[in-house]
Amino acid sequence: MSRELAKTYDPKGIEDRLYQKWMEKKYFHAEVDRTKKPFTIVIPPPNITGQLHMGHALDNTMQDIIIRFKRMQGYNALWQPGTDHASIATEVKIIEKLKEEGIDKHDLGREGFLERAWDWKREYGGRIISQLKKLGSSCDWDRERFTMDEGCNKAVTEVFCKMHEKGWIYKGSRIVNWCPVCNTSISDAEVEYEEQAGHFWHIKYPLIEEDGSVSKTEFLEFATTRPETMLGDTAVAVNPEDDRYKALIGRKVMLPIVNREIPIVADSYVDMEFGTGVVKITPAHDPNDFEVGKRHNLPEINILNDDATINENGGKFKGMDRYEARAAIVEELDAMGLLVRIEDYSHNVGTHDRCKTTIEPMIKKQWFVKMDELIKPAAEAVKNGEIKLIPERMEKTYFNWTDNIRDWCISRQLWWGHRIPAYYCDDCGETVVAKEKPSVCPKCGGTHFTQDEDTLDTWFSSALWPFSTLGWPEQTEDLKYFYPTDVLVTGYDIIFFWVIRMIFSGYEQMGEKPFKTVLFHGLVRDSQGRKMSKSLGNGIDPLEIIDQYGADALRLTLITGNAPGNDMRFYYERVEASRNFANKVWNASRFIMMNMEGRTVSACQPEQLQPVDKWILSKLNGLVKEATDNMEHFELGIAVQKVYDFIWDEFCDWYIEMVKPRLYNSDDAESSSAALWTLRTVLITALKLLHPYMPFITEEIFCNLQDEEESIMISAWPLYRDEWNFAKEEKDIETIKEAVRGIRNVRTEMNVAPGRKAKVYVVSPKEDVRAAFAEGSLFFASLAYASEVVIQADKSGIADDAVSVVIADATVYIPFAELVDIKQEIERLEKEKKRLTGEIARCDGMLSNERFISKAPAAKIEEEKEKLKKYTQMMEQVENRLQQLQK
RNA sequence: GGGAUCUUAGCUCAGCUGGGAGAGCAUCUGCCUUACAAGCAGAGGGUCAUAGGUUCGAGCCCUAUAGGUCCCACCA
Repeated sequence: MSRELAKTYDPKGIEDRLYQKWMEKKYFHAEVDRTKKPFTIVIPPPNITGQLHMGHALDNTMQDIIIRFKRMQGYNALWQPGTDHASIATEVKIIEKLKEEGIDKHDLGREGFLERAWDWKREYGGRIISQLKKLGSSCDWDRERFTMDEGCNKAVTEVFCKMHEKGWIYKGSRIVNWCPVCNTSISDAEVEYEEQAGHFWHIKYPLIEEDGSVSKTEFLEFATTRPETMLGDTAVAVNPEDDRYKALIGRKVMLPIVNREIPIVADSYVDMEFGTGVVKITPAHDPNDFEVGKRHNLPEINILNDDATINENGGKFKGMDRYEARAAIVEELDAMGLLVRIEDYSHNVGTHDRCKTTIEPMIKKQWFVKMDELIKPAAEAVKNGEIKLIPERMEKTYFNWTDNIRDWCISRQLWWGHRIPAYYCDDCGETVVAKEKPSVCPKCGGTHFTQDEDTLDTWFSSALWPFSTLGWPEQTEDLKYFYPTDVLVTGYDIIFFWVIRMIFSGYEQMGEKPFKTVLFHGLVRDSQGRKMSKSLGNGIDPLEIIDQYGADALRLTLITGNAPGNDMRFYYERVEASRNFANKVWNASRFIMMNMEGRTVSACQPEQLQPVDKWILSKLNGLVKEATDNMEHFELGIAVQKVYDFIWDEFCDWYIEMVKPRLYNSDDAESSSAALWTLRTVLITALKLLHPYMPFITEEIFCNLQDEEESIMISAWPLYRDEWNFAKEEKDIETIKEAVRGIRNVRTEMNVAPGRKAKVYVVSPKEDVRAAFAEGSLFFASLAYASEVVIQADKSGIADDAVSVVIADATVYIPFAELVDIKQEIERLEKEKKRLTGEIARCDGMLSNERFISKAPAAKIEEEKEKLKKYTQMMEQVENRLQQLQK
């Protein structure tokens, strides 16, 4: 074991070596063990197309912290990893790649395409996994799964068949969102609305006279943002209450260009206040119109091909792109005198979240999941607290979704994904949903079947992830033991896509929640608060940060100063601060190891400890409690902040400094060995608390510091210990610290060179205070730049013009004869007097308020009384000094 | 249109059930003190968005207003 440690911490080399060790030792691996309590997290499976970005880094750091914490607490901790096939994202990528080779996906055919897709998966699918390892993720890699592996496929088929049998999966003709570029339907959740500048075309259709002729004078005027859809108009609607048009209801208008007579129908959907109060109805290309059409039995005329060109129903516009047709139709209407005017209009346009293409509502035969019953237990679970969302406000978003849920369109016209297990009889067209291709048609006895061409929405399989990864539909031991999982960590942006769907799937398939708690985090933004995105080029690569500063620094940066569910900004300065902290820990450890060199650190009995040792142990004890409590409540940012503050402020800036004189002075072997034992004990405990956050550096130090245990990550989480609770020593040392701070303050104010030592008198009428200073005089002297410390009960023998520092239980005098400027000293004391006057007034005010006395809790009153006593005492001292100086 | 959330030091943010305003960075001053200059010691800097209310007591709870961000719905 080398004690020759570098002056600055360099994570390079160390991280990979330690991760290798953890893997070899199989620390991440979890097996069913009935003697231990399980704690399970399933990873939100990253897309196989993905590269690690800051969002992943945050998400996985949080999970790793929790799982490491629980592992150290003695739970049988399983972090179940895996990847998602990401049907559409992957398919788009592969198509792009094929395009570069000059290949169209249809040239390859379905089989050929899928072969290429699997090749692609084999080549790139593991990339993100190796990146997660760089971060330090302690996933059980032996259990790595994939949403399209054999087991997950089985789970998907099982669920589909079961739900179909139950009638909760059905095929129907409905308006769906169609992406003409990806050539597939997409779910409502995948539609992103985008504000676009467009136009409002005001158009009029001529009325049909009673005699059947087309009126030259009477028209119905309305406005539309999509004039080309008129080719599919099958009615014009007005509100039944609208006096302007009541008389016209039931009559017809002539649809120009197409020359189709269409009825004027009355429907309350029409808003009388908006525009002219007239709406053209295109049931085949608008979701609202579709509903109106259903209510009035209107024909549905589809005018578009799948690529959004006009089809044969568009007459002479056939073959034109939708936007070409729009221009041509507007021109023609204008020529006919039916275009009233064009208005600029900004409106929201639905686009496909993947490719940003404007989606086109179309009527398609698609598969749907019926949601009304399925959603009930999912909504109930959050309502009654069976599943807890953190932060709580996410429940509102959650209920917003559950309350307004619509049937889920699950079929996609893609190849990469789970093919729908529906088979059509070649002879009679009968649909058979089954796990395997049927051999005989139940209806006609035919023996030839064709499987449905479509695949399932990628979220269909990820909805099953918490149990499919544990073996479902088999009733495995893993499933019985590790399910339900404990906590799900994810971004609030996929509450609907994923979280809700896992919850209702868990209840429906397992009869049990998939997890107890959902811990949400926000987005990692750039330093200007913008989303990191490829198009902006403002993304910061976590791997570069790891390379430059180390994984520990990155992890700490992502966790500190952030509350659950809140977005955060990423600053290099913050990474530097984290790196600096790592270095601080490194150097404190280096200091301790240097002092341990050549000595054996033997266990210490309480009576061998000095008050400072007890003080730091007691502080440490409090930290253990606070850090643990906060982690139990998933307040990771608060917990690590407390550990950080303890290590840097209390341990490094105070304790180590306090203990130095004892270490350097080897005369008192017992004292220095107690100090060394305390240093080592506190450090090891603090490292354990820090380990979940900064796994690498803590492991490296831990292994250098001791020989008994082979890894910090499987060591026991620190517990609060009653025998380390030293209230008196805590108070005494705080008093000494206060004195030190006061002295330093005065010296800086007076510009006393640090090298200049001075005699320091501590005057206190209280015997226990004098005793505390006496016991701590060695370190007090060094921290207070004292050449000599004199402790006495009164100020006899102290020069009148000595500088004085008044603290709660004592006054410190420093006779700086030639340095003191009496005027300045009086000013300083006057300032202190003013401060104390304010404090006393505040306490006094509270305590003389009768309503405060009668209503405030007794403890609070007592606290204020104590303060008043303390400040009054200090005031007395300050006034004494002032009197003395002003003589 | 509905909802959420934010407004705290120059910047970025913490502040858990209401009980004397915090951190990091930045700024200023002094220190290469034998773990660490990626450091040490000190300092300055805030009517906690505004206006009311509840309370003995409000950054925190309630109401309204202003501004920012986000989600959902989407009127053709």
